[in-house]
Amino acid sequence: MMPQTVTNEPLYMQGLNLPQREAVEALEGPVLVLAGAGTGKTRVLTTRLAHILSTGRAWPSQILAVTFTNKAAQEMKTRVSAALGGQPVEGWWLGTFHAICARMLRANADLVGLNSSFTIIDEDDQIRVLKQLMESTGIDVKKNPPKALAANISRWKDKGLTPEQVSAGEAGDKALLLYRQYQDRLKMLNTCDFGDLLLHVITILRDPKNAAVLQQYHKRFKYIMVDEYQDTNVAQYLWLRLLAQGANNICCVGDDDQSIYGWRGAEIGNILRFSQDFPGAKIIRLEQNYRSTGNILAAAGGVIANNANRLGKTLWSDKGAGDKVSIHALWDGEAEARWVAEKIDMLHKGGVAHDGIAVLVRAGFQMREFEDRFLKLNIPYRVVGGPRFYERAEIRDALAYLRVVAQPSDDLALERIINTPKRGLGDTTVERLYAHARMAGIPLQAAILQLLETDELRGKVKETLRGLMNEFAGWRAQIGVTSHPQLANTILEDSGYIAMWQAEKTPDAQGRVENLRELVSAMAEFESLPAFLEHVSLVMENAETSNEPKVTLMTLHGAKGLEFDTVFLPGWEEGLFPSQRSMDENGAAGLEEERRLAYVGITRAKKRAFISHAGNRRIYGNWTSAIASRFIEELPDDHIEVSSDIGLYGGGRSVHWDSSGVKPEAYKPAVVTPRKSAAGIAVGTRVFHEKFGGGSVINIDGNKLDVKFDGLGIKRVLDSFVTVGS
DNA sequence: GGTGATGAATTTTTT
DNA sequence: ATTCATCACC
Repeated sequence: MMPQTVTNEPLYMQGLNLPQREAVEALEGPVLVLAGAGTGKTRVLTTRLAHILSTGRAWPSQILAVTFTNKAAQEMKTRVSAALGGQPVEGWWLGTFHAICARMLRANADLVGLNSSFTIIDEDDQIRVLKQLMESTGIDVKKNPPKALAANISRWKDKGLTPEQVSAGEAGDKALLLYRQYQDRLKMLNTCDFGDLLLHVITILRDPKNAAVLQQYHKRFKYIMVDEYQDTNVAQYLWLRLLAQGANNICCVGDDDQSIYGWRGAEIGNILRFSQDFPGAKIIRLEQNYRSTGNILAAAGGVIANNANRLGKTLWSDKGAGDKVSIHALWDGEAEARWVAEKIDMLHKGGVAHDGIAVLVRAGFQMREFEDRFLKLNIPYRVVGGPRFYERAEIRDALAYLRVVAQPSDDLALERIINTPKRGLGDTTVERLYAHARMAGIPLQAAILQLLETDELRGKVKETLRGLMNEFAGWRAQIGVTSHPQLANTILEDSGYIAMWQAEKTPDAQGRVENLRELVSAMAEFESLPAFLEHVSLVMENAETSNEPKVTLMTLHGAKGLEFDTVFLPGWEEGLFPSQRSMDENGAAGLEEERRLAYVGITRAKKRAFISHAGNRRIYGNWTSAIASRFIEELPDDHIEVSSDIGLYGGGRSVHWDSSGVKPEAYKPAVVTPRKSAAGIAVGTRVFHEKFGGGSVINIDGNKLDVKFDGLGIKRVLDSFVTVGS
């Protein structure tokens, strides 16, 4: 091939295919880029941004570019900066929905009754606040878990609904009342949860009284770009619509077939409705896949074609047909793990690197069997997911100490550490302090100071509290004097917090102390304590510490956006995948989301995909049998290869036997025990519960049943734990 | 206020 | 099976 010199074309445009180029150059008016898996979505997005800038159409500060994850935002920053020759991206409006909203809210906090120094609380604190409110309203926290209410409130916020806008019919009176109280309480604490970041900004922007604020953003943003549009929720959609009323140059990139966060409030309808929402929208499809071979794409395409709710596109690749997708049936979960591990070993011996391999599961509990097996065979692996650095208890505690010092009105932080390490300040004392604080309408720390002046507290408690408050004051006095990492170190040492873990004999205590050291050293990168605290509330990322190539073990959800040469997809069984619960709770829509998850899973593979299913599996301690997932039947015959170790039928598929396979008659066919859904149970139904025996249903609350068990009285159980009949 | 026992629940989780 | 929370008891 002759080297081609392209004239008059910037470097960043080279190598783009036609639709990609079209997406980069379509700058005026609304644009929806339907970017299938592996079609160069990020490349288009970053190139488009670079194009706008380098053609002088806008300044960096006039472009709003939103992503969902910090990782995506970071990647975009790096790539745009590189495309522009290393230009710094500081101060750009490029970030996650939440980070950008936080920035907008800081500038306008007073319009929703907050101070611009508001703090951002995580789910942990959120639940603590709710629990307190529920208890003080006299609600039984055992029957109504605060976590469920927190989820409800989050869903409302996802929909852009303030307490005033939630229709009374939809919510129980109590839930709505608590929502209102919760919002009031947060304002009193000068704090926001994640949902509020968006909700408050929407509230501000859609109030005609604040027309000037909205106008100012309209004037500012000439171009708006959105990544992963299929995952936006209603609040994010409303926010975008408000902002896009200005220049109307909005470009959303996404893939309706990869919308897998519906249960978290994502509205696939947003992307399906795009051309109605933004009249005159141009729709560009990216269908050339640069990742996978033909058989893999065809298999994924065959599955996703069963979804009714989609815009539709057909991926193709010029990488050749490649290997067929392998389907393998196994006797049980353990055999499946063994099979996967052996296969990995074989591939590895054949020259496949461990870090090119991933095992993608539907649910976390599936991971253990694989871990056990990998450990036994010495296959290096890493688990992605699990508790993140800033979610670990010791890190949260340490942060609470910092918050107590930096933000004296942060009651939640104080409550978290007031008795950690143990200093004899128990629930009773905290209750008393709270009672006083509430009565006086002041923060906890202020309340304590007042109480110390009175005789209301017992001698010992009083002295402990006085000592603690003096310590706080001492640390506070050092702000600005000592460097903040140094101060953090002092706090953790002097409070006895580090000592508490050092005294602990459990095996993970040492690791916790190390985490604390790591936290302190991470602080050095930030210019001040508040800057650091803002960072941790919004950017809860994990420190990646890998060098050796490892097999990746994670959930299908975690795998979105990633790719691997070889992908194992175990556990394709009815009930597990598609998940029974998904289907019970969301019916056909739930099933379609599961199917998209299957699509995401298959399309992660560049060269090889191995799908497997087990006939029997131990779930929560007892054995359950299942048939092959319907998704397996949906795979197109021409692109798959079926094999089996056992006498199970792959959902009606013909099975040929491995040479290692044992004779069919040695095995009994899998027994299918269907699980009952809430739909099949009505008040009065006779049901049977493994533990409680027979009884009749007297009340239904969602998927929870109140059952009067014979001779045992009334108990509340989940519908999935009973079978109809006695 | 700290300890061990008992019982119930158990998907996915970008911020 | 395992975890997590609550409860009864020290």
